[in-house]
Amino acid sequence: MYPIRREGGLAGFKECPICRGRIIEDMEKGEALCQRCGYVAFDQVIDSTPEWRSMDYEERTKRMRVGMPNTLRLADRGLSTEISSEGRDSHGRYLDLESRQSAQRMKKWQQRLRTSTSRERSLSNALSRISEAADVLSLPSAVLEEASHIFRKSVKHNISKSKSVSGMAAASLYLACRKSGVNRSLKEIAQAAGIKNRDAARFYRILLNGVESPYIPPPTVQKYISKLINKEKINPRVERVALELADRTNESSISSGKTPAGLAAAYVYIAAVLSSEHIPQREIAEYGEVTEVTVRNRCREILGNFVIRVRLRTSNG
DNA sequence: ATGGTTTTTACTGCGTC
DNA sequence: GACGCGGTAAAAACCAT
Repeated sequence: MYPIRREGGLAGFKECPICRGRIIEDMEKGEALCQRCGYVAFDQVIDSTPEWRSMDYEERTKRMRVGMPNTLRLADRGLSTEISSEGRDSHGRYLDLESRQSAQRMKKWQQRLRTSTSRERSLSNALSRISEAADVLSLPSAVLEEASHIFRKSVKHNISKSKSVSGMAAASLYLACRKSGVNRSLKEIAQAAGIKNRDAARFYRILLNGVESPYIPPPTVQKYISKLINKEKINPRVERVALELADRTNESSISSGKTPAGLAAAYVYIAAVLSSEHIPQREIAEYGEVTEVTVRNRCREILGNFVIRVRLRTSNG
């Protein structure tokens, strides 16, 4: 995966070159990533220089490295040699029976040695749980790396001691999402990790208390709108209108204490009506994971907040 | 634990296709 | 009649104290 050169700005990408999934633009972070596989199309706003043009020493050594990139996801950071179970040698030729059995034995022992101490074993267990949950939610790999990093830190600071592994794994993943601005609810992550909502919240608190944590602002309504739009094939025009509505509304007067999800659902609903797309409240509520009642209530408040002028265009102007 | 706020559940009535 | 929409009351969930 190489960064793609910018051609026509953000509008240039619609479809993921890897999995043909939908590319979501994230203006705030200045990048665009694939909804399905997390493929980052580019992050040109932050650094417009393509990687392979940066010829300083560090970059050069980075590109000259051999083997897999160093990753925090694996307990040994992916630095060790893997013995494959394909039964072929380095030239792709099939091995004879004896060599194959020997390779199998080596692989087995490698596995045992790698996770020899209980500490390492539990670490690798936790990291694989994080990985599994991230997989279910199809989170970008950057988030997975961040979550692994957070979990390692929690182990280092002794706050994961005698705590549920899946609980701390879920908490790490959630914190990673918050930090990277990926809008996933604690509920979703708890579900993916197979633990109770309540427990996930508890472990997240424990994690926050233990690890140094700058204030992480909650996701904006705009993020919820994008999330909702991306759940189903909705005309992008509707998203634009919804975002504009959100921007133009005096939000502080109606949003305090309300779930952003409900507000976002209402914006999308109104936007759809204004764009004559007419998505039923029932569907909007479903995508936004709120109730129709909540959508209605938010709609009432938004519409009461300001006047929407609609100019009907006629054939004679 | 408690009290205030918000969301959900469940139900009803209205208009339209 | 099925569907979408709007509303209400009460239960449940949530949150700060």
